[in-house]
Amino acid sequence: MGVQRKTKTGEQILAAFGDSKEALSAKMLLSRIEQGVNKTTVYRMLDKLEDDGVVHSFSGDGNVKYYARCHACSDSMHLHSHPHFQCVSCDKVRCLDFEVPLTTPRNLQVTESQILLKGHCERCSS
Amino acid sequence: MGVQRKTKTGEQILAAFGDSKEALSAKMLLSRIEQGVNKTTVYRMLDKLEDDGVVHSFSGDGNVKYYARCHACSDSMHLHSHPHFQCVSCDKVRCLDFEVPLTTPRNLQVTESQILLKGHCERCSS
DNA sequence: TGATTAACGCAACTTAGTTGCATTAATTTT
DNA sequence: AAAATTAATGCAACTAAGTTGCGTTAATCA
Repeated sequence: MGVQRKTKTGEQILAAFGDSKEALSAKMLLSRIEQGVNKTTVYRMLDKLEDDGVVHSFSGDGNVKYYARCHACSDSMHLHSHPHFQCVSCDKVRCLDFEVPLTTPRNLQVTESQILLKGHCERCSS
Repeated sequence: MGVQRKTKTGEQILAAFGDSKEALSAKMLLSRIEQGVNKTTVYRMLDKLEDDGVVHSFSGDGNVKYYARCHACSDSMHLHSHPHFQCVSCDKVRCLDFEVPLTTPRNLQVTESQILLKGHCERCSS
């Protein structure tokens, strides 16, 4: 089940994302939230927000889960989905705002896709 | 540095992969290897094999790292790379043998890409 | 205002992966 | 073939991400 009550934690998490395309790990979120919120609470809230389709998640480098606000995610169809970019230098992760057309094999029922690009972002490219 | 000596562990790991496109986690590998090999040894050998370009790795569901034999991976250019498929029902993971043409933004220096598709495999599709 | 229960905090736990160090064994040297 | 070198190993202890159980707090509803 998703979020059912308006709480401080929920507001603070959404505030941390703002309306940027940046993706954040639970750890990053915890450090950005001013008032001490327990990590369990953050994890649980993120689960609920994901259930509600407010955020989406994917696995980044080092097997860490990243979350980002959904902007144009259609809940039903995640196949034609946007890629994510992780800078191997500054470690920032963000959503890229174009879609990758994926042709999937007929014998497979694909319901979800994750595309992660790694490299150097504009700032970290020498 | 990569593998420098011919050892039992190395042989057993490569034997576990065979020449299939299946991807295996360290845990799966450990359970497939007959003679007890320490998990540390397996992790270290996988690192070396990856250094050598013999296997490649990616992050699967549940933030678990999966490894698969490289067949047609060109070491220099991983941009046009093959997707991986993970069945959410039987949890098997494998390499798909087609390439996804990725157009990457000019302002980013992309050096690596990971594409993970999730869904039901041919066996698990009802 | 009181009752209900979603959301929370805490502590303890699980699991993937890593590190340090002493030991073993593959390879090279003599 | 024996000795020397050092890559590879095993073990124990550790780190870090994420989870679970349970008692408490606080948002919402009657």
